[in-house]
Amino acid sequence: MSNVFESLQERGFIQQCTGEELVSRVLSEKQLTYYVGFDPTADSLHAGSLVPIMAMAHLQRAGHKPIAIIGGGTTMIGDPTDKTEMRPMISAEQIESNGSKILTQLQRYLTLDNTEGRFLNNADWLLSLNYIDFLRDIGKHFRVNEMIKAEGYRQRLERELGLSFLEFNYQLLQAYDFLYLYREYNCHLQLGGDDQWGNILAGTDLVRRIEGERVHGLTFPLLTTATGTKMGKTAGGAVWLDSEKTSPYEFYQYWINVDDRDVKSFLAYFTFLPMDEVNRLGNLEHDEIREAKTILAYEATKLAHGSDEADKAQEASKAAFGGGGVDLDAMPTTEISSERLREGIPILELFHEVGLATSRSEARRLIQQGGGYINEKQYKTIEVVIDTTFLDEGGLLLRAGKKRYHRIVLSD
RNA sequence: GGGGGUGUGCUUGAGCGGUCAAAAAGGGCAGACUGUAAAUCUGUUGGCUACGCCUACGGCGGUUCGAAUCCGUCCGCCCCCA
Repeated sequence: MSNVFESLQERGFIQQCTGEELVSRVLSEKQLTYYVGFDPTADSLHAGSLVPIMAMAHLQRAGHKPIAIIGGGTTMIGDPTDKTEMRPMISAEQIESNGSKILTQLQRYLTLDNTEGRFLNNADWLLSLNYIDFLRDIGKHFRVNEMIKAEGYRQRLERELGLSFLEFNYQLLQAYDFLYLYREYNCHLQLGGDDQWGNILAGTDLVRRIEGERVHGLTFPLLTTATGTKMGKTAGGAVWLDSEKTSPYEFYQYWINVDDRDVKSFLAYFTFLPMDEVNRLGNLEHDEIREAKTILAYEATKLAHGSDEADKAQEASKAAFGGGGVDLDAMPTTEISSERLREGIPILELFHEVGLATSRSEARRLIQQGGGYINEKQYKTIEVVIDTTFLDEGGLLLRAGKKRYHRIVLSD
């Protein structure tokens, strides 16, 4: 078994850890079972979730066994470390259905077949807990003075923001998860975002107190991009792994558009390229760095959507930005009846209808400000009416701004 | 349980009863410059059958010629005391 720990460290995955040497040694000596929790409040994972996912994948490739759990039980409480507001509560059915979609996505990166790896919902063991038993068996191991030192709670207390008793219990439940997984699946390691550090420690402490066994925890840095935004967010919202919510083309575009300064670390996090290759690519400068971005985008898309989709996304991108033609199947397309086109469609209506503008007013602004193109020709007046004379090779290519394309084909 | 505060457009956050579709900043979009990057500069940023009309300032009602601005009530959030 190669030394995964060093490899993870080299790639930047490790923020905090319960004893580097110990964890490193344990990971290189024997097969470990480890777990990461995922948030089931959305029906898809997003690019931000890729940090834990990639870390899990590295570990599994090194021979360790992953358990991915969705917090169906804990979600019903709300995590206080998410300081802004309580998480929305959602129904068990919703969690169940979100969970199955999340599982499908995880399976692109991990083997979760109940042998090599598992996928669990903590509602399965949390919901049946008995309050009195829980207080007696688990609650007695927690010191309130210890708990309130945790950053998440401390902030809430210091700023007198108020912290409900419910939220305050979150840590106990998460610690209990670890205990449960240790008992049932011999799980020895929990991974999570750095905001989870306190909760992870609560778990390792609990296992040590009750079972007398030393288990481990490890956190990832919370990534922000060079411009300070949260990793994996764009103007339009999150970059989802679900191809219905974020198409492979858009996914590819997200990665190829990352800030120069993020390229190197993103290659390390989100691809499996060997580190010397990552370093070589990451050190390219000026327009050469586009090569690195192309590889980043391709590799990340391949992992999320498979090589066929990655190929398509890449071709579409090259076509669109490489100079030549732009058309491709990857482009969103709308059918318009030839009859309608013959009668003519006002340009505002067309841009609005295909979704390049969310309202006619927006379409108007877009056009007037020079952001509207048909077949790569700019039209700045809103009186333009599109008819068959605009047809180019039997279709129309609309463009809003530099990067948003939409194709119109005729139907009869 | 008592007392106080607050609720504004994507977000934060101003807002004298009229001149408020609502300051300002951020964000977004578009243009220029570029490398499908960043930074910078410019324009724009509720909708529409568009020099006018409609919908908006937590909900409902009221006062007024006229309310985001005043009153009542309800709901939400927050703080202080218990």
